[in-house]
Amino acid sequence: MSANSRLTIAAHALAWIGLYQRQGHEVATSEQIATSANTNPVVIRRLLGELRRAGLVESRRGVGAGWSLARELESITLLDVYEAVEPGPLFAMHRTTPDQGCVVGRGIQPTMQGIYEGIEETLRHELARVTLENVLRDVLAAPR
Amino acid sequence: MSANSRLTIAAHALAWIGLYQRQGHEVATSEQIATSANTNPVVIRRLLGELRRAGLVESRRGVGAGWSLARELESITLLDVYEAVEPGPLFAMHRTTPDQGCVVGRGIQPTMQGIYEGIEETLRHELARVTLENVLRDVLAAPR
DNA sequence: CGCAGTCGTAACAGTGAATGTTGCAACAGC
DNA sequence: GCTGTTGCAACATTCACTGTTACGACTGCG
Repeated sequence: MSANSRLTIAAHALAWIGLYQRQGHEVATSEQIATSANTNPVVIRRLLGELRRAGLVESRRGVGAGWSLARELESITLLDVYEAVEPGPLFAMHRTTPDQGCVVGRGIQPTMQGIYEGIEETLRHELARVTLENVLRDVLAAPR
Repeated sequence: MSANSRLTIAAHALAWIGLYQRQGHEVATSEQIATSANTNPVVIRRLLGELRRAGLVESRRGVGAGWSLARELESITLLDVYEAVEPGPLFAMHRTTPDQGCVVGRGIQPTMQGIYEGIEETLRHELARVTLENVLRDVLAAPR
């Protein structure tokens, strides 16, 4: 399928902010996070903007501006992040409506929709089991 | 995320061939399936070609040519179809390597990789629970 | 008050995958 | 040979994500 890396980058940013704050800093800038993630600051600002709308982070403007966590890492799960940055469903239906004069064409969409909903529910459950605290701890446990 | 419809179309095609064969026909043409799915026959041939490589269907050429199931619908699961038509992983890593001089940049990829692998394993398990026979039965159970 | 640093956001180019389309060679039964 | 269908290459189209530039908005500080 080759999906997008939005969830990965968002988790990276949150872990980075969390660690930075534990080192005594108040706010992190999109510039710093972009350097760590090796991407453009605007990409980070866009992603963090979505996380802010979801109530996961806060931003401050003006001099000494930047980003800070709105909730503890322990209370943020990958599901929170996933829902904040991934809008659509995992699997898509036909791009055009199937032939409604055909039995299969008529019934296939409700059928697949039902199956997909169940699968996405399972996916959400799995994502909810991992907190950003888990992620950061695992990151810091890496060799060296 | 807005994924692709390959799995949906592939399931549609298999269900269509299965039903058609139960109605007494030997083979189904990509033209017929494309009409039901409201798409181009070449799109169907490409998808069915991947399913053939996975051993799920067979094709016959020449006059009276077309496609037939290589296995019973009962023995084909959505996981078989998924693996045949979806190449890549569900979630992607960073497009460019994160800053290896940063603790988070160094540890984030192995961490996320591990999490994603567990989730994909769960996804596979869910897909394996649904057979194409289940799909066809549900399609035919639709009202009208 | 003006300066400086950072966010907020629009606008646009670049990239890549899936999809749609056309065309034609290969094949096989009649 | 004729016909119908697959197999496959080549290309256009679409669409989302990513990357980049630009600039206004905001705010603390001197």
